[in-house]
Amino acid sequence: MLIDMSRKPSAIAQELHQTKAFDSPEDEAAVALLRTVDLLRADLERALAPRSITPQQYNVLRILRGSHPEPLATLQIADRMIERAPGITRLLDRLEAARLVGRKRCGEDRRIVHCSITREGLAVLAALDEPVREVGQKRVGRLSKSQLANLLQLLDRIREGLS
Amino acid sequence: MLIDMSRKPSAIAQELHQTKAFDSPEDEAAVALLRTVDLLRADLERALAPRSITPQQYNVLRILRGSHPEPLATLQIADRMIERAPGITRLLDRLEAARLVGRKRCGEDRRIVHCSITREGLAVLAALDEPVREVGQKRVGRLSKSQLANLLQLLDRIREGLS
DNA sequence: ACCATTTAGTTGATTAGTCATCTAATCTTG
DNA sequence: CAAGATTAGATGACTAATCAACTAAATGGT
Repeated sequence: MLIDMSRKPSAIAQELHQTKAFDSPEDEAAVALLRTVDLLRADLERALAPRSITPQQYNVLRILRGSHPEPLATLQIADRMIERAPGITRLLDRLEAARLVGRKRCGEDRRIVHCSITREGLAVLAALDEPVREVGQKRVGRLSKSQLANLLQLLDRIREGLS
Repeated sequence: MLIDMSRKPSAIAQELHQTKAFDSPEDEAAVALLRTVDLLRADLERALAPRSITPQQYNVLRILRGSHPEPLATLQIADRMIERAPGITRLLDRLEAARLVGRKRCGEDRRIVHCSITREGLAVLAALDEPVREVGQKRVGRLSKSQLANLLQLLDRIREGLS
């Protein structure tokens, strides 16, 4: 063997049992992002499972707790969600059926539906606060404050690529 | 007003129309990650839409192209996927129905099903290579080589938080 | 050689997500 | 103030994801 010109295989390539290197560092970063978030999401799902709450439902509840006691209109909730939610109506249907949110058509503008978190919803969130915090801690808590700031900056930059 | 102790609202907080600051930088980073990947995934979906291919189907095809002309067993494909895919069988069912992959039960070990990409599958991938590269370029291509290396390292660290 | 395990993958039932279309209320503008 | 445009949200039809239970083939110990 003469000189080994190949870089050592990256962590992500190993994790996915890849036999060949990535086409480009951009590819590799995109794959690493998708992969990392899938793991993060899986952790979150596990943390929420005891209460039979999905990440999207959890997101809605967090948003409503944030505005509580003020209600929010259906589409305002959709605007604030981390992941796009075209099915916001049915998402709220399920939360209402579980009595975690209440809905009431608005008096001034009767097209609008006001949504708010119920006492039960607040209780469910309270029970989930700690397990969810632990997920963040276990994963993202591995980074120092300056690394976190650095990561945030890089992600901002990626999102800037205007759609 | 005396002294303003508040930091300026972060990009991610603004994007989600948040009224109050994040509980912790860990929270903020996790939300930024989830959000960034949702946008990236949306871009990818748009790029794949003309061929009616989902990101997961695309991932399977890429994996099979990587091993081509060697076939892969069903569960080997699942192991290499970016996102967990408990529905790997039906995912392959759909790809087979679209004639993009072929399946054949293995002779030596009759439990195993060998999957391989078809000529048609290769053609579909070839047509998607450029649009997909553009997505990566538009988003992740905004970062310099050293920033990409930096990002990769931070993501590796997050994934290390062993499940 | 035989029976318990493990491995590979499939299937059925249920739930959730997606997209286009639809209704009702409000706004706008001549 | 009436007609068209816009906005808020709901609905129907369809597709996809999820979980547990299942079949069949191979393996491993006694």
